[in-house]
Amino acid sequence: MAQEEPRYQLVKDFILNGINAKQWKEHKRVPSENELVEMCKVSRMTARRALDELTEEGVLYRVQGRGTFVAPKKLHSPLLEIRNIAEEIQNRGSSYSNELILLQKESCPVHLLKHFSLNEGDEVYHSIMVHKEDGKPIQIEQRYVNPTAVPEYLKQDYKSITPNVYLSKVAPLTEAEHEIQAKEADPFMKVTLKLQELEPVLCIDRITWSDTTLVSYCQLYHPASRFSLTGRFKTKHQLTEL
Amino acid sequence: MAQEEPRYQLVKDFILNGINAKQWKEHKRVPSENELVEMCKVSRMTARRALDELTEEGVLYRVQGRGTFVAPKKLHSPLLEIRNIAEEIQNRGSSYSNELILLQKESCPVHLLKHFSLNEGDEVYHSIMVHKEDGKPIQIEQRYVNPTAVPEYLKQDYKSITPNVYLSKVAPLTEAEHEIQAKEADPFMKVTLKLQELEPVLCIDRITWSDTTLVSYCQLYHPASRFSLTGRFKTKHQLTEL
DNA sequence: TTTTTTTGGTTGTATATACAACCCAGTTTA
DNA sequence: TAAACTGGGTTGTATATACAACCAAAAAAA
Repeated sequence: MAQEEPRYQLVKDFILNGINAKQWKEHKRVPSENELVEMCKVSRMTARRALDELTEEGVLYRVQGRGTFVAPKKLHSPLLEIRNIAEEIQNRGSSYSNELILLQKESCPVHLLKHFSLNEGDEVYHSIMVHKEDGKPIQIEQRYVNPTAVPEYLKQDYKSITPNVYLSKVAPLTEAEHEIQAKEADPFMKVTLKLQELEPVLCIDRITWSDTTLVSYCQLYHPASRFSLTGRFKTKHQLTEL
Repeated sequence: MAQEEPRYQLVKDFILNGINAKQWKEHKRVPSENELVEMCKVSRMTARRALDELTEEGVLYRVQGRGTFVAPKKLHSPLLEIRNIAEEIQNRGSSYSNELILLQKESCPVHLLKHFSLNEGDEVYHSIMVHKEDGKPIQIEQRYVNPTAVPEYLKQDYKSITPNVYLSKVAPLTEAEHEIQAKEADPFMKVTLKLQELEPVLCIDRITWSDTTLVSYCQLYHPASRFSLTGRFKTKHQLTEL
């Protein structure tokens, strides 16, 4: 069991523990590469790799000639955490429950045919679920699942394990694409989420891949004004053109 | 001028050129580390760094024991394109115009002090602008700019060139962070964007950096229901837990 | 034929070393 | 006093080397 961790990971953990234990606070210096060499008994390149990766992950920032410092805390893509909604809710001391509205096989909606690389009439799995915090509905989840990638999707019991937790087990996520909109609520949403008149919903569309196969297309609806759900993320791609 | 590029960057460019020139196509192998050592006359560690970074950037993927391969092409964060709103509007055949509401120096709002690493009373540049499509307002842009990074910000003529285009010239973007919300509209927005009663706005907060210096904090407001603005982006972080 | 072993190639981790680039504070010099 | 220099510490880049982990195909054995 317990795969032996590489040594740079141990150094990373060493730093992360120090940060969590408030030993090193925001904008304060963490041990230099050479200090880590002595403290952790590794070579400088290994210590460096640990610091490099933590920098890449946004935990640290480095200034040539001065040192390596704890970066101000950023929420780490809470947009992604939204998915683990059960955990999220429990973490803030509420009780999580859900209601399964629909779980069936049906022919793929035309607007998703190209996404799933299917032909008209081919079937996909479709589920609709309402997630609740202390009994109050806070999210509608509609999901279309690729039956080839997840043949057992319909046979699960989603009382205890949410669809995305199950999916992540059978088809480990390698990529996700999101689209965010504020939308008018349709009648179903209004009733289900107990929205006020004209209250919009914040809609997150998410497409997920496992390697190169598309696993699921998912829409999440939140009452926008009541919860003011926020998603934060970083980009670090080709920003040259902006 | 022309800062000499590090050698690992040359190797990265070598690979990227090969991909662009269709020399290596999707899922095809690129030269191995040892081959790059000979082809580019660098050490293996340098070649490795180039491949590692391109992998991190999503350009390549690696399989231990087999080789390094060209990753399938993905959409490149169109959310970012929203910024070039003038171009966006012209591209869909409409006419772009804008109205400058405010452009001044003022003391930094307290909630931004930590972002800009400033002390109470220090000054920042502040601008508010309305972007219009065929005369109809479609976006309010409020922006706070770091005067150290962009000292000439107040002296520009923003009729012809939008703030973000100007900023991208004087302080090339290296990183951006976004936060997205659906919000109630305040009276100014209601009037300016000609919103209906209770119509929400989609708000995009964006913080941009040039290297390690924060350049600007920007808020973009769109009438959500009328335009149903969408932003799409990719994540490629720790997706293992989902 | 089928299974097992070997072998060569590739990526992954780790170390030791060297020098460049840079920052800052203390020292020297004008 | 003020400017210029210096030195020590830090990060950034680069090389050479070694071995582990892994894969695929070839070779050997059953």
